[in-house]
Amino acid sequence: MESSSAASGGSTRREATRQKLYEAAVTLIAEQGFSATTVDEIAERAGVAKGTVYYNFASKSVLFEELLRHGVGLLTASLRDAAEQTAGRGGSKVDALDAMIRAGLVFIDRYPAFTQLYVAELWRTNRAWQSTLMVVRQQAVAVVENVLREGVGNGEFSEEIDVPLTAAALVGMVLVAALDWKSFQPERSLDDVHAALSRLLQGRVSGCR
Amino acid sequence: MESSSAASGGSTRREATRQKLYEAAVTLIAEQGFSATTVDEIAERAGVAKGTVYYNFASKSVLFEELLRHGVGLLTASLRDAAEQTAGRGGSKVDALDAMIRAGLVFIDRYPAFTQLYVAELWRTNRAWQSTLMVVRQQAVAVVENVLREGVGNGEFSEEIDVPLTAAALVGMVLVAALDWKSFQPERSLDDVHAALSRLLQGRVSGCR
DNA sequence: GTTTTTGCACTGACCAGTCAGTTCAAATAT
DNA sequence: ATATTTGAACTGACTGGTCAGTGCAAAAAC
Repeated sequence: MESSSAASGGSTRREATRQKLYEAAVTLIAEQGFSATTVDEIAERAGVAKGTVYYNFASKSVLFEELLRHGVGLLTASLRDAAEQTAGRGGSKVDALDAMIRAGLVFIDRYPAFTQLYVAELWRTNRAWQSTLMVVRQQAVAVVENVLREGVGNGEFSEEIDVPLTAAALVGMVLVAALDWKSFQPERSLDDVHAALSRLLQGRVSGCR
Repeated sequence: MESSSAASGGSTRREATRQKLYEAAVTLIAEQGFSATTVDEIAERAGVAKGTVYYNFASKSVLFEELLRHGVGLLTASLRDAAEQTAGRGGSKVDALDAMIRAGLVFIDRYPAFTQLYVAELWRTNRAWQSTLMVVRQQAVAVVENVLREGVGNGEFSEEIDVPLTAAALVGMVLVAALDWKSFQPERSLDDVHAALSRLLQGRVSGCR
């Protein structure tokens, strides 16, 4: 029941409509915020009737919550992938972090609107989907935390580092740098941005060479 | 006639009311977002009548814009201060960056709601106050960029670093780490958080000791 | 023939912004 | 001293518009 549908995800008609609605909603909400975006707008942008929105989702905020889950699912999968691939190739943990930075950048490059929206909603309190966001945030940050912990375990990283805080800081570094990239110098290449962040991660900015 | 009022700037009745409105608006908007916050709520929280809001500000969004300018003014002043003080004491540029990280943390510690709101609105497009935000963002980031550029100039930092991007990444690191601190482990001390970020900045996490 | 979509009219809550009227402290007059 | 006036600051009921969500019959799609 429910999902089934093969890997790439969009075979039933219903699924296709939902996808269109996600895409319409994500851009509009990223631009204007949740409350300022109307259901009529979302329907129009998706090219469907308003009734269809309510046939597919119980309410505006349910649509939004499912959108969040959907997007963060993609992100965590791609981070985990990056971490595991370097592990498989016997790379160090710094390599794993570096690969995750790249994966993060690739994700943001492909889904800038989602990222925007995620950042904007993450630290809000008193909102209906607050708990959804909590769970979803923890999933993503946990992937980074795990790599850090493993690095501390095998002696690659100092034992003094504060794992949760450092993970948050790393995520923030990538997030903000990438959003700035997309907003203010979109012509730059991903490699370029990746190189700059890589340097910062490896302390080649200050301290040591 | 009218203002006169002593130097420090908060003695007229009007000024006091505006201040109350800022404080009410900043928390509500941080929690709920701009559009989800009603003028009635702001007035109620500030303990004034709705009409008073419109007596003091032309509209809801003008109130918000002035709030933004006000807050970012405080932040840049405190960052600049931090940078200049270490310069005065002949400290290195890493010291200056470190001092700015601390200043950032102190600011966020004191005005968490403002920070929340700032992050949430910064990358939105198509909003009335978009241009205000641009200006205001540039002011803050420029302070960091200057220190980086000076560091490159005097050979302390590698010439290969990308100044605007690194500045953005540093700001992001502090911003996200601090918001996480306030949201998820508020009991930790500022020194603690500062130490963790300092370590990351100086590359003592990976790479070299 | 069942599922999904459409189109559209409707409701009721909510909300930004307005405005006629009130308050009160300081200025001026007596 | 006491009465009167002035005007900036404030009030809160009201208005006009917007929008989430509903209901449903007819049309497509499968």
